[in-house]
Amino acid sequence: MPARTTHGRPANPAPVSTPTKAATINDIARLAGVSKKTVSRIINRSPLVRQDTREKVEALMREVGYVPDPMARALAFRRSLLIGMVYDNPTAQYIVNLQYGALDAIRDSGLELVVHPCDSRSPGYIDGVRRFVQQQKLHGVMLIPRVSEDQALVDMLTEIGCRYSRIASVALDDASHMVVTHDREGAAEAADYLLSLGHHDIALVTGPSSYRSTHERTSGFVDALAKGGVTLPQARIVEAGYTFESGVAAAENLLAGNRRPTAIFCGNDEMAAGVYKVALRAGIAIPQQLSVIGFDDSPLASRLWPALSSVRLPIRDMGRIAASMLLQPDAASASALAANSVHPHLVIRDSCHPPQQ
Amino acid sequence: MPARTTHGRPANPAPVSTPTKAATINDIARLAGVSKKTVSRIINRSPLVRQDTREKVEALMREVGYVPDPMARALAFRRSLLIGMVYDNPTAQYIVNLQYGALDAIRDSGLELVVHPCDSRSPGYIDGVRRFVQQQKLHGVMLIPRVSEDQALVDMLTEIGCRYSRIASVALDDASHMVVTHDREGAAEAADYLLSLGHHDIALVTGPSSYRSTHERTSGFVDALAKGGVTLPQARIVEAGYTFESGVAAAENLLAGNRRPTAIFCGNDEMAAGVYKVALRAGIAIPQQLSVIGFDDSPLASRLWPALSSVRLPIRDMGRIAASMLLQPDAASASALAANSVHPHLVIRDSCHPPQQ
DNA sequence: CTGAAAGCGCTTACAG
DNA sequence: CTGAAAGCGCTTACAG
Repeated sequence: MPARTTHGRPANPAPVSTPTKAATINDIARLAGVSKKTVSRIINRSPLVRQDTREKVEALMREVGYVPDPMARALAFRRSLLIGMVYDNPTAQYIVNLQYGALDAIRDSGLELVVHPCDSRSPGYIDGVRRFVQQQKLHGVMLIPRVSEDQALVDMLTEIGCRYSRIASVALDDASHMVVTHDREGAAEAADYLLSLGHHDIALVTGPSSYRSTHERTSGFVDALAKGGVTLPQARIVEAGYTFESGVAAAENLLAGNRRPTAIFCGNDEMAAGVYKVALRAGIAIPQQLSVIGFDDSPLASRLWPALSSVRLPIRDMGRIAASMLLQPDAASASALAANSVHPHLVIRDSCHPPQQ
Repeated sequence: MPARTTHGRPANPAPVSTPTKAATINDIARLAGVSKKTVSRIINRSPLVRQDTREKVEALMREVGYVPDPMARALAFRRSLLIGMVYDNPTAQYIVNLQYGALDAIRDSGLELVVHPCDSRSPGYIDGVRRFVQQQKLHGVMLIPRVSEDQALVDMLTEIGCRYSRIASVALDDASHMVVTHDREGAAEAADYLLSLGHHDIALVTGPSSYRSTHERTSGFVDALAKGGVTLPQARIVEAGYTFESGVAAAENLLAGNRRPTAIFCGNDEMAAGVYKVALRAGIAIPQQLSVIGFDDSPLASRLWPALSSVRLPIRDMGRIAASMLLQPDAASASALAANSVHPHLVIRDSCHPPQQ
């Protein structure tokens, strides 16, 4: 009970959580009868400590409730114990789930998560990230689509020696930096499902062509359809912006004429909600007269009526993996490619039906 | 150009962003010909510096691109430059908007935002927050509903001397700690709107009674209705859980019998989406046969069809204010009550109609 | 396997 | 208004 002795407090029994000054590495070293360097070695899990010394000191640290000061460590390490999450404005649920996943990974590691949203269309955004990383001397950064697809950003991080992990629909980098989500597999599954229901006249509402995920989802869908013997004409592919409003516009286009498709696959759920709006407003029954599939399996999907079938990505897992790659300096090498892959799958609800005869 | 001289680099012109070692307070002091304490005073905006000294040093800092090291400051201050956001799992959009607001407030302040979701139902959660605050020596914490309503949590923070700000529907604390959202005003506005459309047989789906916001929204609605001459019978008030599923259950209850209400006000949009599902499934037309109003004005509101009228809270502003209260040590006192208030308002869309004759 | 010295880049008393 | 000394709580070389 060093803290109490220090304070010279009398018999008066201390409450459980005395707001007494926290123990330092010096207290532990003195009490354990070792040098502070030895304590430091134990904190940092160095193998160069005798087993019994280690156990004795660890027991003491537990007893005293000692936790090393992150600021002091950061100053001495010349690097903070902070992980940055850098992202450009995808949907809220996506961001929050990634945050949960990242926190799963760093729990009890002594690291904390600092959020850094940014606007990748603004000219100074890469400099903004650079300042963030350098001033905070970040331990590492997680890059979320779409910034994860920006090679200029990654080049900057490499130049300043900042470790990073990237979440993207396809491998853009060394396996040691990537969490690959294989979006094309999910899109293919959606295509196969529509084919199995008997659809032939199918349409596709894509995200913006500047997103890598758009390309993956589109080609995954088109290729799977082709394999099933259905060719998608250009007029059935409409580029939109991953937003609700752009989904409305795309649907107005696709559902206007006499010969409308019997099924529409959308690059995300937001746009699918836009398709719902146009269809319901026009009195087109989902799923009887029109089948719809989304991508993301956001909360929105199950809240729409009828509930939207959608391709789900394990977002929290993606966040956990991306953060954990920043913890282990090198572990991510041999088995990396497999371990850092994640796979989408179609969640079937009530928005698809065989086409009417 | 001290960095270049230090490196003794020859004529070779340095690129704009030489990855040379960053300047320290010692470099600035030496180059400016003052003591490091004077530089420190300038960093910390002390008035005890002569104007011309200040200007000279500031110009130099700008020229060299000097930024004080947050870790070193934190260690010397015995307090980090981190603000924690503590919350218990409300909706993703709410969290993300609060994060944006908080970042608006701390931009260029040298502070960073660290997220800390927690589970207020788990027994050790207060200890978890305590460890987070103490280990990181946080500059302050923002408390979001529902944890902001937990007096035991606030007592712990007071005990360990951690500054905090609370976002809540009603003043639970000194004005210097509060961002008050006045939820009852928004609920009253919803009631007045329904009355103005001619509704008499109205129902209410509330959140869990353990939430303060539930009480505020409920009594705000009920009181405004009473003022308009409409008394809400107990059978027309159904307690649910702020979730989609609980909204479905509440709506099944309310819409089952012959004499169903002509309008339903829901404590949040999630539950309103549940009401939509039940009504649409049962062939009850919204808004012709049933008017619905939500609360939160989440993205979901405009994505439903017909678009849901909902009470909007300026969430990003709330985040900004809550964070800025942690910056100014004392400023929040006199004019505090007014400045730290925020007011909801009803966003009218397509989900309400006069009742059928 | 262990330790004494110096240092990370700031700020807090304490003097002037 | 300004400064020299000591210290925040750790880690990195460097020795043994």
